Amino acid sequence: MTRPGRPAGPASDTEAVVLTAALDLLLTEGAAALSAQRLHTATGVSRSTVYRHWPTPHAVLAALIEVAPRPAPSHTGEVRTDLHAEVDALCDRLRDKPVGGFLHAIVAAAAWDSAMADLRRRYVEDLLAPFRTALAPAGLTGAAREDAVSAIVSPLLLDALLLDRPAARERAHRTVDAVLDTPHCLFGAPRWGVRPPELA
Amino acid sequence: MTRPGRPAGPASDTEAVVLTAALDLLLTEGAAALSAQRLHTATGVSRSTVYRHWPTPHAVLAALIEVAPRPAPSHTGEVRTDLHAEVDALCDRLRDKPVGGFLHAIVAAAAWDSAMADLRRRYVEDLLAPFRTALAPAGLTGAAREDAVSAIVSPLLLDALLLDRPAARERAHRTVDAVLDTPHCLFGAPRWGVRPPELA
DNA sequence: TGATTAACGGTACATCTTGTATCGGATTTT
DNA sequence: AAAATCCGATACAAGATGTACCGTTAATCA
Repeated sequence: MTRPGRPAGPASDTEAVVLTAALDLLLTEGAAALSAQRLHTATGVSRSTVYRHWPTPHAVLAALIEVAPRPAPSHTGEVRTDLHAEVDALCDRLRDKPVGGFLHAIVAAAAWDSAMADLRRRYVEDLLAPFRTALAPAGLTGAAREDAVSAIVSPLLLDALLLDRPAARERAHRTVDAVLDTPHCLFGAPRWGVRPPELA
Repeated sequence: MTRPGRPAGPASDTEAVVLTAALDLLLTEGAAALSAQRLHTATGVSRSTVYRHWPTPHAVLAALIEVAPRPAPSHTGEVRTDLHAEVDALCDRLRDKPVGGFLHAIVAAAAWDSAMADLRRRYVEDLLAPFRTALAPAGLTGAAREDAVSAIVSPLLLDALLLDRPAARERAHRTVDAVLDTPHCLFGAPRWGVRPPELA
């Protein structure tokens, strides 16, 4: 059921024009550059139009994340191979792809804005999900699996987000192996004073 | 060697007045509220005066962090005890103290501001330092010690900063024990396909 | 074909913020 | 008493924000 008017077509690509400019602004000048005024001067699209589409800079950021392509994990089913591949993929994305810029912007925007906080939660979940699914065949469930994901991923995020250095690939690969070879070291082990079981 | 004029004394407490209001604003409304205008309306201190002290909102944030008390780690020398105490202290600080607000604000401000990036680096280093010193008697050095610190701390920061949930104490305590009891599981182990040495 | 409807551009306006400059008063040290 | 310093107040230019209104254009439907 279509209604009359001027729907989005090849002649009305203003949304795409503005969003591509917005992505460029976000990655070069930060989320503070996503104002209607800034987008207007950057694209030539009328300020009124920008306001109609996205009343606030946060709405622009949300639209950017909405539109952003999500890489489809191509898992082989072999746990170790898939996890190492995911580590490499995440390190790459954290370095040069928009992911790093998105993360900074979302963290900043979500700190005191509940709607953006929801967006952040979903975005981070999308980052963690491939690791969860890759870990599924390993027999880890529930909290143990969450801990494994966190152990692998969180040091990478700490590097990228707080220490501003390239994510430490090698360490993450070692963590993957530790999780798979000796899960008792980190997960489900008794508190302390008890030695882990001998390896076969 | 003092010079004439009106030095900072008990009669000129405007700096303290503004900074305490700024801390309140930061924790309730975020770093965006640290503008001269906002501090003026919040405290009654003249806008000119605010500008004279801190020309930019980032300068206010830097002053807040500068003034913030740094908890002195009271280490016993017993590695396990000290690390568990540090984990508890960090979890507490991440939850209700200004640390969480500071972290969010610094991450946001540092994303596209090199001066704030330096400040962030120092702030994060201050967060990690107690763990490094606590680990010193354990014989871990260099990269292995850095990895250990990261393994313990980064999941907590991920919880607080990206997942917006209370830091997982229990998991961090287990990680501490794993680092101390079976360091070969995570650090210094060969890549993969090689089983860690049997435990005595 | 002709009316309807949606999207866009342009303008205008009131309000707020930013950054800077300047002046005078108050207080303390020299 | 004089000099130095801090503070408050005001003014000003420039820009941003948010909203409202109107005219134009183009696609759709009767």
